[in-house]
Amino acid sequence: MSNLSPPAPNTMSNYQFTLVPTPPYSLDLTAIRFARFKDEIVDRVQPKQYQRLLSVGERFVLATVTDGGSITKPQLHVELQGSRKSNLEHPECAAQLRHILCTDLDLKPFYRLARTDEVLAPLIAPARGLKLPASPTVFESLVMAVLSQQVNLNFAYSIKRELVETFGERQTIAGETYYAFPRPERFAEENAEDMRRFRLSGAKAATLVRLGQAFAAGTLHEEELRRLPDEEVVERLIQIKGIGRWSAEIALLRGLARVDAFPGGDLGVVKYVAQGLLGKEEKATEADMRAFAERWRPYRGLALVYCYAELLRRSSG
DNA sequence: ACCCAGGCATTGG
DNA sequence: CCAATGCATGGG
Repeated sequence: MSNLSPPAPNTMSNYQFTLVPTPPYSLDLTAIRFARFKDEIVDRVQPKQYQRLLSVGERFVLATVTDGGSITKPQLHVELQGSRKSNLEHPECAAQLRHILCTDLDLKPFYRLARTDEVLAPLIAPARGLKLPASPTVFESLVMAVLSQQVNLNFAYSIKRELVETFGERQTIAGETYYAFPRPERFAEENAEDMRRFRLSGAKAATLVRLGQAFAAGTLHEEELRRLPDEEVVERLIQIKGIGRWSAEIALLRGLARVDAFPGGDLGVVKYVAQGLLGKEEKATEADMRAFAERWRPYRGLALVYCYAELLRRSSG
């Protein structure tokens, strides 16, 4: 970003504070998942920095988070920029960032479990301080799950970009354009047949509209879901046609940051984790993986995150 | 042409 | 309860 940009117009306000994550914590390791696909325009990741345009009520606030500490003494510097308004929204922004960046999770009990686990033990040292990054909303994680069903992820994320550019609010700050993830209401008012122009199957297009309607109408409610135990969240989400067990468990993991969420039928689990880390010859079955993962309770999801981090390290050097 | 890619709903044994 | 099938598109 250029520092020659004109000063922000006086309709903008600016607010700064510090977030102190529970150590150990690494912003780079935790946020890297957001940068896995090129042209990501919602979650912006650079070394030691994370940026996102947050939805706060009816407004939008650009959050810029910079890692100014170390893994053992983490300190996140946060700058908020947005339309002038009372400071009431700052606690809400801080809460969202703490959720997205998973600052408050205590990794110690997980590391204690991992020390005595043959598979996990070697994965911890190279990923020390990696936590569980999350979408701000269950809605967003469900949309991404639907886009990711049965297609390669580059394709899914290219559709995400088109949806965000079409339906997401945007804001230009210091000459740079930032996009918020679309609100449920935007999908709710769309015609499912029209949505197919985004290279979606009829079923997926209709599911996106249903998701928008469910959250817009309150059939599904973010705060309510947040209070429910894992299995009840899954039960609630699979009531939506087009959301199966896999998508619901992905939402638990990526939307609610539940550390025990375990998408046992995930291709990445039954194939890549099974073959790459567990030494299985063939593609395992979902039942195999669920049985195996019992030893990782109550951190089955976090264990998966460390598995994926390892596989990513191997494939990208 | 064919198969696979971080599934799901539907149908038929 | 398990197996087979169509769905949309893109890359190998």
